[in-house]
Amino acid sequence: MKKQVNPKELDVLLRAAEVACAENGARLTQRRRQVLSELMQSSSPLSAYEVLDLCNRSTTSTMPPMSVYRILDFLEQQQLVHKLSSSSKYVACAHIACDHKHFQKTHFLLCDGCSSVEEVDATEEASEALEQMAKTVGFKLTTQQFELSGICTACQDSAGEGL
Amino acid sequence: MKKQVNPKELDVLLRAAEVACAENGARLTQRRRQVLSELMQSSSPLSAYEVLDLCNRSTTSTMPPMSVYRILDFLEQQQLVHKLSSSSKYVACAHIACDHKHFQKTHFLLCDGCSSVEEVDATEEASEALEQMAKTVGFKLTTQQFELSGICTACQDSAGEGL
DNA sequence: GCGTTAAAGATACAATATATCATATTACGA
DNA sequence: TCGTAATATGATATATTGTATCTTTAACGC
Repeated sequence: MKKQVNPKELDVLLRAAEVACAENGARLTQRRRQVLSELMQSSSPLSAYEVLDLCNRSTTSTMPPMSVYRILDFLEQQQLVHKLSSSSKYVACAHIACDHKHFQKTHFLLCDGCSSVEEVDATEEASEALEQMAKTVGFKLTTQQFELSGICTACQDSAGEGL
Repeated sequence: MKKQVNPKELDVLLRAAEVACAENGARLTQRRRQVLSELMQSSSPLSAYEVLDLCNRSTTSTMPPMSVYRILDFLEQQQLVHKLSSSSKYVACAHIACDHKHFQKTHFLLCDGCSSVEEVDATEEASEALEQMAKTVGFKLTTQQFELSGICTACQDSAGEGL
């Protein structure tokens, strides 16, 4: 579903993304901008083919699947987009317009109800506890990204409404 | 790769699986047994099609992909097999022959080096910390399974060898 | 044995992802 | 500004993963 993002805000986000790319010596081309824009306007993660359809619907030209995958990879490298490996879907980074850096581990909370996603930094406690747990079997953690399912506030509330 | 599982031990595991099925009013048929057996003998998670190939190589008859998926679903329901959603691969449960129950949340530690997997119960601290973290954005966690990457002891050691 | 149910086979196809070669666009120095 | 190298995209084919559906076979309860 489409998220309510006003055009002005969207523009701010896209400009910020452009700057971020420039800082890495990369370019946010029209196609990349288009892909990113679709993800920014979605209230839930999208599969590569969903992105493809949206792009092909919004312009006359048609893009092949390969291009979408390439562009998604690029956007992921630029940390403008994250790939959720549990569902093979993509979300726009929640921190494009702020000065947030991906220093800490990132957790994605996926709502079972409405498919929305919250991107949160790992707390010190969580990082610590997970590392300790891994240590008990000799593992040294490398994951930078965790995906957890749950029920978001809105869905918890609306579940109660029926009563 | 094949894990070193001696035939006797494998048999014990399969018998235990059979009993577990029976307790749920289900049957561990030949096919199901075959699929489970391949997973038990693998040192790393296998994709459905990898399981399929192994099964079709080890007998004269050939099984269609559909059957493997059905059987993997069945084995998952019986908690004899776990599906790793981050890689769409399957592993035999580490607790088939012991009286372990899946009460706590389960963490799978995936080694980046050798692809081996460790299945461990969540510590109280980790569960607590993750739930707290989710709570800060209003999420109520439902995930029962977590997948973390890292480097296992063996691979940490062998990385040092080259020096 | 006979009908009911559960399991497996067969076939087709949908969804996800990559390999590779060709073309277009951009950046940039001569 | 022109040529060239690097980057980005297009086009095509194909690999991989997963499902839908219908048929056949096997097991079980009576």
